Amino acid sequence: METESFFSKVHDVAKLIPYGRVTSYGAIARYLGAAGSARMVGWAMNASHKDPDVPAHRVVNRKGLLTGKHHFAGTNLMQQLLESEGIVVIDNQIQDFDRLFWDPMKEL
DNA sequence: ATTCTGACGTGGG
DNA sequence: CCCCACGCCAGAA
Repeated sequence: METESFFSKVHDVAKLIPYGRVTSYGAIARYLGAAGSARMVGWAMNASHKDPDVPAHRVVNRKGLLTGKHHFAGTNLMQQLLESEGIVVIDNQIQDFDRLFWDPMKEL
């Protein structure tokens, strides 16, 4: 709904990310029709702190790199959360990223 | 109103 | 695969 801000839309899609899966900012941006504005997605995730239901740790950049781990409370909190879901993360890089990748446009 | 920043993506080399 | 430069647009100061 257009009544909700861009943030709410991003949060909504993020909440739809299945357990043990990850997606990229660009994928969400494209799903929202904001292709190319992937930055806005990342910025929106920043506001996701107000919404604990938003699994921001499941959203990484297109390389599968935990670029936003620095924004989490701990230094490696993001990695721990992902590993907790069965995702293997080495040096901020998600292993088998292409296999774990979840595309909202494709899946929804 | 203007300016800057930002958890990115893409294209070219 | 890596590196560099540009675009993108919403929000905060």
